[in-house]
Amino acid sequence: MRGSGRPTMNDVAAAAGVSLKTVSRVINAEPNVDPALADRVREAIDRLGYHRNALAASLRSGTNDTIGFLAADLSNSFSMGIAAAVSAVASQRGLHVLMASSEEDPAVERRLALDLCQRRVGGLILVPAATDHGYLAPEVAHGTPVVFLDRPGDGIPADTVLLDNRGGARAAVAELLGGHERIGLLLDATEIYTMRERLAGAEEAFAAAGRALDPSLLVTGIHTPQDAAAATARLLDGPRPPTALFCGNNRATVGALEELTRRDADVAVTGFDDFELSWMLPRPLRVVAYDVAALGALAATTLLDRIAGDAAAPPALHLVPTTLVDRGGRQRTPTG
Amino acid sequence: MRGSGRPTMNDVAAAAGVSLKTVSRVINAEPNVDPALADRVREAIDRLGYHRNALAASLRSGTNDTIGFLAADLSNSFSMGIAAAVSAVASQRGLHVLMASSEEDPAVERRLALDLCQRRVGGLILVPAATDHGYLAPEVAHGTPVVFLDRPGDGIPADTVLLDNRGGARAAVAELLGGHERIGLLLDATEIYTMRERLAGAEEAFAAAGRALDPSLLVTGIHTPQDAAAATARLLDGPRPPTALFCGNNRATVGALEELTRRDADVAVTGFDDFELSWMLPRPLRVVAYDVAALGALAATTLLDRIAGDAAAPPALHLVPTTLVDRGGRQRTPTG
DNA sequence: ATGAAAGCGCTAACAT
DNA sequence: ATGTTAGCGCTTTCAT
Repeated sequence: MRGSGRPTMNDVAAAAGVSLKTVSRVINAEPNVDPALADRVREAIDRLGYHRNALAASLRSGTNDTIGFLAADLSNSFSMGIAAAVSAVASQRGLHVLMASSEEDPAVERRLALDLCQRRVGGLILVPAATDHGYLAPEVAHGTPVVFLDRPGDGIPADTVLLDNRGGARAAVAELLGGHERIGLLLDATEIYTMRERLAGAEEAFAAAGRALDPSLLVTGIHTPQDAAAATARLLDGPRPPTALFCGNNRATVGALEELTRRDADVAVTGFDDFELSWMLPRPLRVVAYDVAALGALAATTLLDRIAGDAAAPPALHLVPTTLVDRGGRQRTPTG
Repeated sequence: MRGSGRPTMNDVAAAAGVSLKTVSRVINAEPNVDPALADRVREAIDRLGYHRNALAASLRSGTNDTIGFLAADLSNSFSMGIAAAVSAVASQRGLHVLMASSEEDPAVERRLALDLCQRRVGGLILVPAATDHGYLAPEVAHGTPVVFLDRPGDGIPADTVLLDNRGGARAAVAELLGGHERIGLLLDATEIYTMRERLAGAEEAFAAAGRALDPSLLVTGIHTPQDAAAATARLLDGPRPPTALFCGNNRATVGALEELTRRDADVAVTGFDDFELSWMLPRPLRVVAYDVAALGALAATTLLDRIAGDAAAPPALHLVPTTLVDRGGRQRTPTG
């Protein structure tokens, strides 16, 4: 798109009969301007409908007041909660946010990330879709810090903000191990970092209890609630039907609950991720919950601190804690 | 934040031993460059870790490849679905999106909208928090088109994309009128545009059926599920307990369902807005559903068409249709 | 207190 | 096929 004939500072200066610099002083509220001149300038500004070109200003001054947020998939509620928090923190500090979504495609991530850098974002919050981020090395070297969010990145020094996936899963499974002999596990593909961590946490819980995870009760590659419902049915109809299920994400939890409710089966369920209206569900369940907004806000403040501070300081790893929360079973109000 | 010493085109030109313009030609893939020189340039680019400054380029060329999206409240799932759709459309056309949230505050909206215009967005999608948008008149006059989304704006010529609030409510209430004598209405504050429209639609349905809405069964100002639950309890305990409820938004629906389930009351429920997992709820309900992504995509394409097309053409009003969908009652899978 | 000149990094318009 | 010059709209620097 082409720019149109907007008035410039020069136009305002001509209209007010003052120099360019005087207009600049008025716009930027610099001291030492004759009030009479300032009024004339303001009148001209209003009359012409002038406002300054922030891009030109930042080109000349070298300042930069935008950050980039590149989600893996903006359309899920997790990314959205994060985006809202990032936007809130940025807005509070007078910064703007360029948002984009890689759609979980490493090539798209790369293109968009470099695009954002070309637009001179002061820093980048990235939910990795790619596994190698070496392509960002020149950017980081030239002073555009990156913060990895939710999943670790690789190939560049960068602060990282992660959920305590392992600890959350460990606590959840440990709790189930207290009352159950046979525990089924429903996870998405273990190629996914968070799933590997959650499985590792579950294994830690088994090990700590001196027990072994039954491989026949472990189902991976569950993408949709339908997958989870089918897997649940299969486990229940199998030779060693579980009396408890640990679900690796909210889609798995929803699908498992659906099948269990259909059968009216007495199986305890604990799922990673809370979800909207989980407290409204008819049957009780536990969820590994966490504060999505806090996660986004932490990523944003980490980035802004890095921008303001020492670029060379060693990267930090922040783990956001999880809590085990009772849901469903018709509670009065949402909590946690 | 200050810019750091990134290499410029000049640096690349010096390093490759060519002129500035040759570097520009290579970067922009213009024809008529000696392959040998081009290789030298590319080598220098890699060695220096150069990339072009897109802001400087667009300042000079007058092009502009970003649009602004100003939500009223980025943190709700409605805004988020819209944001994702806007981002997808923009990305597909090679544009970037600056996102911000007014937090339903007219003053914040004004500040952020003007901020975005100063950053020379090519256009603005706005979910109005303010009622008067005259402050944007100079921007629109100078060629920055605005699209109002979800709520109408005022004071400037601008395309508008709305839900068919009135038609959706009318259809929902007409359906309830077919089988019910006493219908309760649970709405948020009627200061809110969408609530006024939905109430008007309900009234139209009553009028079309030759019946009158019972004012004692109309509750407004319902903000939270708790408000809705309390209002439901009050109506059921009143002299004319309704046998059906029409809820003006998903918060009202959730609260009403909570109270009805607690009492195990046989009351039909239809609510405006679908919500996550509505299909999982134990008791049947109907919802006035719509395609959030379509709403966002329509706003984005409307804006882009306006940017590409005739700025002076009369503003268009787009109504996005709604559908009445059965939910709850333990269906197999999500539909609609 | 005010202004003139230079220049941020790039592209456009014109040479050669 | 390559280079030179000017200038986008602003801030900076240095005069006055």
